[in-house]
Amino acid sequence: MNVKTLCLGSLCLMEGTGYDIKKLFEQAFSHFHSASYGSIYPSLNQLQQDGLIDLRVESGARHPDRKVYSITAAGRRAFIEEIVQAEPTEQLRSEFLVLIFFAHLLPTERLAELLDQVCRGYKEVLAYLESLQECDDNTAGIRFTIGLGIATLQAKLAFIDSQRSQLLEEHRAVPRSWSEKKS
Amino acid sequence: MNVKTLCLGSLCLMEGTGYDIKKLFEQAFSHFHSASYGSIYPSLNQLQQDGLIDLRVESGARHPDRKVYSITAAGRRAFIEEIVQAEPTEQLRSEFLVLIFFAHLLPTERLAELLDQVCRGYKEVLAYLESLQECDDNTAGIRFTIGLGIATLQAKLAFIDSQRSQLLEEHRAVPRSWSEKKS
DNA sequence: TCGAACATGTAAAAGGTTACATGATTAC
DNA sequence: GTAATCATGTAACCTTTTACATGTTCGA
Repeated sequence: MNVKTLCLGSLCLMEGTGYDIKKLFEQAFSHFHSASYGSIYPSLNQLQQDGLIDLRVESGARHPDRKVYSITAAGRRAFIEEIVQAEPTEQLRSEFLVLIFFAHLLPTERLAELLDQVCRGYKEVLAYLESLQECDDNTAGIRFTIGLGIATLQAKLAFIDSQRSQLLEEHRAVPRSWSEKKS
Repeated sequence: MNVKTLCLGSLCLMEGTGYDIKKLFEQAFSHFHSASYGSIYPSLNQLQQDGLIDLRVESGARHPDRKVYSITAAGRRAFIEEIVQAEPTEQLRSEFLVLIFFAHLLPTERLAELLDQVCRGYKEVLAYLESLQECDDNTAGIRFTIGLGIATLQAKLAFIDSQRSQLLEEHRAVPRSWSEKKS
């Protein structure tokens, strides 16, 4: 699933500008997909050329004229076709886990700092997802994605909390393999 | 963190061939990073040219001669430097959650199938991680990454299990918005 | 008045996957 | 004999990010 398809999906929910879609990626989609302007704007241009979305330009006092896109019948069909046949894949790319995997090459202080940093990040996202839960206009599907995000984060936080001191103790106990070859 | 750096890290653990490193990605790294031969082999060539790894060719009966790489002192220093300053970022790209987000555009049967498919996948990975836990030569860091993976998967499975029937019921109750514009 | 939010875009570079190409060895 | 595993590599393609470029409007 690429950014182009996600833009099409966004416009199935609401009409809006590239800027609006970027906000959707930063908010509702934030815990399972990201995208930059550099991929959103070209996607919208292509979708329009393909007749999958319509464009309405709002001129006015505003300067880079607002380009408001909306889904066409063909676009809606194309999006549904795409998601009906899509496989439910998942891919995590975690530098955090890479770092923990190679923890024996890090100083203990840095390891402790990493755990703290990650927990702070998780807690922020958790608070954010909890705030999203308040919205009344969420569909059942949206509530499910938020709930799964929350459950996952809570489990990660609980695990880290329960293992943190043991990891650090064992780490300290191993005679500094991280510096064994230092000059 | 790119594949090149991960290859360097792999060779901090053991010497080996590109093929060996690919297996590491499929096994130990599997739940937090992936890489194909098309990125591993060019990375190794570059690392060797940069003097960060050494090459020993094992000729013999075998035909594409085995190229066994090993880390150099400079390579080890470079890897440590890289991980000491790296930020513990994480990025999930989940088509599964995209699909659930747009569940109202799917037939109920497909939604049910998706949930089952994902759960089967999670259970497989879970069983695999549990098998990795048996190894005695895991460092504390490695055990931590496995444990975190297991805890996460268990939480996801528990969440899906607890919400599945409610999601499907609500989905069925909404008068098929997924087909409202169908010809 | 000053910073945040609104608003659009492009070009180059980075990073990676997929598909192709090849063939020996080993275990069943 | 035959399938899985071992083993290496390239080239084309795809997708996305990053950095640049520009300027307005609105609220504090």
